[in-house]
Amino acid sequence: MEETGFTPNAHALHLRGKPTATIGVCVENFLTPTAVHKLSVLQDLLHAKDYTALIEVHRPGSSRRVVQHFLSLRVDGVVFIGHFDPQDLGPRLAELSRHGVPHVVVDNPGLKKTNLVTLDRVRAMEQVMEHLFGLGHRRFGLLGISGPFQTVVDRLRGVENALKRKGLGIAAAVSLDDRHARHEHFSYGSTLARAFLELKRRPTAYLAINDETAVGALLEFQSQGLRVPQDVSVVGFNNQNVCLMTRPLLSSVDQQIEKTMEATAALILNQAGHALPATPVVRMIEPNLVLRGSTGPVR
Amino acid sequence: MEETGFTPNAHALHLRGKPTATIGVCVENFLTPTAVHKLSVLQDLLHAKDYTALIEVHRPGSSRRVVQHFLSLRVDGVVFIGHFDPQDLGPRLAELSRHGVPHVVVDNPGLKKTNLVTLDRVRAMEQVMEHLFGLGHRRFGLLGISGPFQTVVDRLRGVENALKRKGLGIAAAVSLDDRHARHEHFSYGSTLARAFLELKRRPTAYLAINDETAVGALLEFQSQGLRVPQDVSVVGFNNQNVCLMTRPLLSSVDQQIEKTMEATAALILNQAGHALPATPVVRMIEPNLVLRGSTGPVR
DNA sequence: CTGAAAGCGCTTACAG
DNA sequence: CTGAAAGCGCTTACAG
Repeated sequence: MEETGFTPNAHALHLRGKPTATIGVCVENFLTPTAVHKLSVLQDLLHAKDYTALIEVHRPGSSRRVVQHFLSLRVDGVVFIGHFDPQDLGPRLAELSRHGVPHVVVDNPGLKKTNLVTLDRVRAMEQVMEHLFGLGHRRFGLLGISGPFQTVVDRLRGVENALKRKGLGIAAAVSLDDRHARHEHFSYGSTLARAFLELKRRPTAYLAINDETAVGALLEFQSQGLRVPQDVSVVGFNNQNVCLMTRPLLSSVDQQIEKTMEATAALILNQAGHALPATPVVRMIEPNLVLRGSTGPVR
Repeated sequence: MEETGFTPNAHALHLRGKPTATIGVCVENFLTPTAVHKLSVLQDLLHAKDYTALIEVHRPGSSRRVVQHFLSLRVDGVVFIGHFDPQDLGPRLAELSRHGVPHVVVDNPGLKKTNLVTLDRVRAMEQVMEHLFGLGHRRFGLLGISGPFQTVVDRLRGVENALKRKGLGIAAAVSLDDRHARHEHFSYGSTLARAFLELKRRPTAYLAINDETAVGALLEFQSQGLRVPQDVSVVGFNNQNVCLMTRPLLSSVDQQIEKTMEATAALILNQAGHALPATPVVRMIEPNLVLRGSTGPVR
């Protein structure tokens, strides 16, 4: 067999009745480092169970075709990773349900009646705010935390929850996002930092949409003569490598990608080959605030 | 059809004789930003021609299984992206040839008798050196450009070629790599920069293995009071987003990933469904040196 | 012009 | 215990 180089035809095997042992993975258009990390961890976990990941990058309007493709290949389950338009995703999930194909949505919170694994972003921001409250901060700058995504809505809610509990209004968290165009994260962070420097009553602590934006702001603050964390505190989000590129190192929220994808893999493989469950499973992942040197007591 | 939600079984179609319209893509273990970029562009190009990319991340020792999987799924071609051990890759390519499956190796130069698309790294370093010569530099520091990969060998050859042409010996390019352990790119760059600062006759221009290393070195130089580019020049490699994170912005070599993957897609789709060509195709991609502010005339 | 059969590559269950 | 047949889901070529 080895000698003759014979390789069985997987399509014939499947036609005969063997499951394809394939999980379709649809990942959002914009391949962010976090999305790539999730993808990579998931593929590892699926491989360990002798499953194949069929990866499709989602492009606007392509979701129907992607799901059709998954169905035509008779995948045993489908995982969606990242931001999707709910208007677009809903019908796709319904289609998968109709075909009895289990599916899990990762980090696209706010969906109903669907298996969901997602970072608890409300909790993440509450953690950050509580940490900053402990350092005496009472006035906050939000860097790029705005937009239509549910993930952003959740994060703003976390900020608001924390402020309320402390007896502060939402006005204590200032955003200048709407005044500036968002091109590339890093320079957007710099731009926003410059804008904040022009305010009379400037926030003492800054929370960024992601690490790149935080780094851009931090370096801009420093190049304008402010010291971090003595004069301003900065916190990123995602805990990427770029956090190690500044002095002081950037504190950031870790998404716990390994835990997220372990829950995802367990969920989809558990449901593969069985009837769809009546009540979908929702797993919230606890974030992990990684403190480095970029936050300190308010002066 | 639409109404009943019928979806043809792709396996049955293929068994019937229809090509799978699938290209297996094997990407190196370590998912670098450049590898991800290549992957993403390639998938786009294949999709545009109604092909599917079956992506497998290569793990040490898994290449046999990956290729078996591709063969069992009767892919129409295979693309390898990134660093692979030639001892490991050789037998795999032979196996694909035996099965008549076309294959292309991307950015793993030095292989014989195989379709190859690769950045001309010799040329890339010659370009950088010529630029630095023009600014008056005669003494160079190499940051992390060492190791067993053919890509690195090529880059060192480019440096050497340029030095020779200028009548200089290889001693004009100093490397301190062997004295320091390589953990994470960014801090490795910082460490090397500090080591160079202790030298009596310090190089005036630095060439890094990649952008992260260059950024680490540049920020370290600056925090030690040196001005960039007045006191030292720094050049990165890959032209990633991180180049925009320093002041001055980092000059870097662009790999021309779009061109590379266009050539790759054209090559593999051209050979799909035909007999393997007697003489393999080799396409060298011309690099593009992107000048920003991090290089300047020697003092 | 319509409809049943052959066959793609396999394995399992059955007949000899 | 060995070997031929049935059947998975399709399409194409052929018979009625």
